[in-house]
Amino acid sequence: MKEMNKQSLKLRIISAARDVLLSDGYRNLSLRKIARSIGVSATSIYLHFDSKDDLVHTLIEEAIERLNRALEICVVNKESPVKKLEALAQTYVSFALKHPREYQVIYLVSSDEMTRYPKEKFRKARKGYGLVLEVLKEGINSGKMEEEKPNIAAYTFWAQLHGVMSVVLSERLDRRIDQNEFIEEAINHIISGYITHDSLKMENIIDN
Amino acid sequence: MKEMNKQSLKLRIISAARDVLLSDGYRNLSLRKIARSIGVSATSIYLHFDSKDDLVHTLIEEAIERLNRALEICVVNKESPVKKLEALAQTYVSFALKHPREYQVIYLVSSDEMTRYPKEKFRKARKGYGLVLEVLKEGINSGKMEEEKPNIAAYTFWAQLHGVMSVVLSERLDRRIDQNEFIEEAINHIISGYITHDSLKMENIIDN
DNA sequence: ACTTACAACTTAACGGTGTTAACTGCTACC
DNA sequence: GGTAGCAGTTAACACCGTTAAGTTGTAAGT
Repeated sequence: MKEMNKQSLKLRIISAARDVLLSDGYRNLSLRKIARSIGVSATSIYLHFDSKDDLVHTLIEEAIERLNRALEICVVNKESPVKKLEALAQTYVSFALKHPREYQVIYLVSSDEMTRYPKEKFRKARKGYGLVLEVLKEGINSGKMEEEKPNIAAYTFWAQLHGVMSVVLSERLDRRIDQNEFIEEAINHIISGYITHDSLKMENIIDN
Repeated sequence: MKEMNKQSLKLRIISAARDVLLSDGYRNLSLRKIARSIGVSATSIYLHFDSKDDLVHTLIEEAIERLNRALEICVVNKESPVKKLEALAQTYVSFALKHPREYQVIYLVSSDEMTRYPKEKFRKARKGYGLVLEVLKEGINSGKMEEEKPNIAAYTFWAQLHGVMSVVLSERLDRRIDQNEFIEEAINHIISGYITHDSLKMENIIDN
């Protein structure tokens, strides 16, 4: 045997952990299962991570990075800040729908009482926030949006989107309400909370 | 001893479970700990609940009822639908801040992959939704709000509020951003997503 | 070449978890 | 008085995260 896996054990652990997470869900994510899946002992994980929480934090960091990457890409080639804001919302929603378990792990820290998400990883997490902030500033300059405190508004935009997807993914929506319709409606409301009424009308006239 | 506790064991279990939840958090909520705190064996819990999830669902139901009660009270004696909507948002936020663990347990089903929240309990959970819906309809009739689909809008309102509190409680907010300012700003954005631009201005003129 | 040192990894064990099965004691009815 | 059944128990299972101690292989030092 002796597969001589060149890939460092740390990377193999992270990869295996993500596999288990995606296939079995966070609740059934155990160190023993991760270790078994790559043929090492569970305690080997402690050679590279301080704790299970530490490993999960790495998973969270990874998920955030993937989400951020998608967000970064989506704004390029959009002509107006309003279109950019819409693209950000759409991309965020799509990511959550396409990778629900990966998305949900990002916000795990809250409902579980996990070890606080370390602040050095926090920094990376804020990149998506910076993206929203840029778009908002752009919108303010062009008169399409009006914000007294754009740096706070960028966070609220974020938070509102999360709430919508959280409700969808936890299947708390009334069965009589169509999921896609709900999401679309919610995005409209959120966006319209950031756009001046006039420019919203303008945008619609141009569109149709 | 034989304390002859008249209170049914089921109620004592629920009460003890809530105590443990509030003091130790969801993550450290174990059946053995609950049982120990009221001097019975852990397996006794299974005489009244199908599983730990079943017990937690009961806790969720309780928390939702308490939140709903607060929401019901807050809208009375508010003259305008806008004021009512603001009151709902404020009350929701206050509840989450005052009872963070109780609040977070409500949305536990999502991030943890818990047994699906049973639909008969779901019905009660929708009472708060009904409250928002009423206010929205009232606002539409009086011309202060405009919604094509109020029954969906009621959900989106809800979802956005949850997102905001979720971000606050998971301590994902930049330390440089003031928490209360963030919440206030977020509520303003959410509300303004439901109110006609004109009536928002009117409201402000009257206020100040 | 032989020892030493260290890194990478393992096994064994601790105290905890949810859950099931089998057992006990009590109380109410015939 | 016997018995059915309820309310609770103990014992056990298979799992969990985590720690301590042990093993193995390899590279360096002399």
